[in-house]
Amino acid sequence: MPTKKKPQVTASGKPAAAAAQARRRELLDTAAEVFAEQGYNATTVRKIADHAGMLAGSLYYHFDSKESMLEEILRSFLDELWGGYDAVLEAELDPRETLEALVTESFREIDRHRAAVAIYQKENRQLVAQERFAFLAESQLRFEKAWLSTLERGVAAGVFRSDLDVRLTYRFVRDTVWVAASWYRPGGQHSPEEIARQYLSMVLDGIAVRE
Amino acid sequence: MPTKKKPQVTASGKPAAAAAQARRRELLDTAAEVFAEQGYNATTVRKIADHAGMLAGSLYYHFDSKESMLEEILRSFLDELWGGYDAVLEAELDPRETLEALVTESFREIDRHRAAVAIYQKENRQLVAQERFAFLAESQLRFEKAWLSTLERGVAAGVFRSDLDVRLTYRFVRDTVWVAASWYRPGGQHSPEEIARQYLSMVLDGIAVRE
DNA sequence: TAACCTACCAAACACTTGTTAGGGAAGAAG
DNA sequence: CTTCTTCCCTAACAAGTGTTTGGTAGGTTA
Repeated sequence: MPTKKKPQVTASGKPAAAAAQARRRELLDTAAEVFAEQGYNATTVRKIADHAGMLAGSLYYHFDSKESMLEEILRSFLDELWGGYDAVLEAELDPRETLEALVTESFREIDRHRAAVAIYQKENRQLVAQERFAFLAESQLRFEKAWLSTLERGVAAGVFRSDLDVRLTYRFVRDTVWVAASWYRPGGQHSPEEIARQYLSMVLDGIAVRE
Repeated sequence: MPTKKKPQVTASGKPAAAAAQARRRELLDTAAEVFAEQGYNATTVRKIADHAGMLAGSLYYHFDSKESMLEEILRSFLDELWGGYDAVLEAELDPRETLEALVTESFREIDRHRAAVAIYQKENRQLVAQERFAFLAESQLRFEKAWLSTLERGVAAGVFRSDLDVRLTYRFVRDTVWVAASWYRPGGQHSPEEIARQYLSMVLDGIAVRE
């Protein structure tokens, strides 16, 4: 077994380690862009290296493998996502406010981690089967629990319709939110909050004119 | 240039050619399943051959290349899809009925071509860039036109809300419908028509209870 | 100055990929 | 029976894959 290649902290202080960490993040960001655009399997380490202005082998100074890059990209995305979600859930808002907050938070995450979300959407299916990416299944379960319970609370409280299949509704809502990562571009004409507002208006009140 | 490998019609009649065509369709169906499950790039011709009970090289008796298999899968799907769509559009229903018919037809197509739809969803982005798959871009354009004009007609007629961004609404509706291919399984507890009904109910009237 | 560390390059490795060429078994056609 | 056609197998090819090894310019430390 080779020893860890992680840069050590120099005896004189932390700046060296911080710079190394920043470089890692920089490389992961470019890797995420290429993964999102071309797909994980279709992306070669040589392409990543090209985009980063270096040679393929040099990436292995910073990372153990192509797969570990993917893992780190998804892990750091999910970490931040759950930071936002947990804050919403712990606020114990009423069902409708919770739904609105979750949707808004989701679009904010898409804004911040567009590439990671796109990768997650595309590769999730095949990755969860691998032991290494078991954390994806975990996250998926917590995710489902959070959304389903919110919808069910709403139905019980009489603020959401009771004649709709909750599970079906959950799937539609979930998909519509996350699939936005495939067309959303930061800096476009709609802010994440504006997209969330319009989306919520459609899902909550429908697109038909009331008579 | 190699000559076409397509089985010729024997002198005695058409049954031989029909059988060959049936075999092609059979192989394309298994290929589509594997493509949908593992992704096109991650699928090797050896895996396809495995699922078909033959060796990799043998596939090349029936098809020119891996890519031509993908093309034929997508082409035959889109052909049937547009058969259904055109019938709806030519019926010249009012906006709301058109929307309902398009959605229902879409879920029926997902029921019939689940694998092809999943492949389309995943690979469309990367494929349209290739000249060979230019027909995907064409289809995409017609698709957008059909949906957008329906929504706009509805807004003009006063049956759809005018305060929503039509383009944004189109994207939400489009994505939610097609992404269903990733979780839909034929023979489940919901028929395509039932899924369409619930989906339309949500999109048209919203999930919030009216006061 | 000497020793060391960081971040990269150059070149190769074993392996997998899509694809091809030649052959052969089994049935149909004559 | 002979000949042809259909459909698959065996075996290999060249290109591309992720990864490893050894080296080295340039800055930092002592």
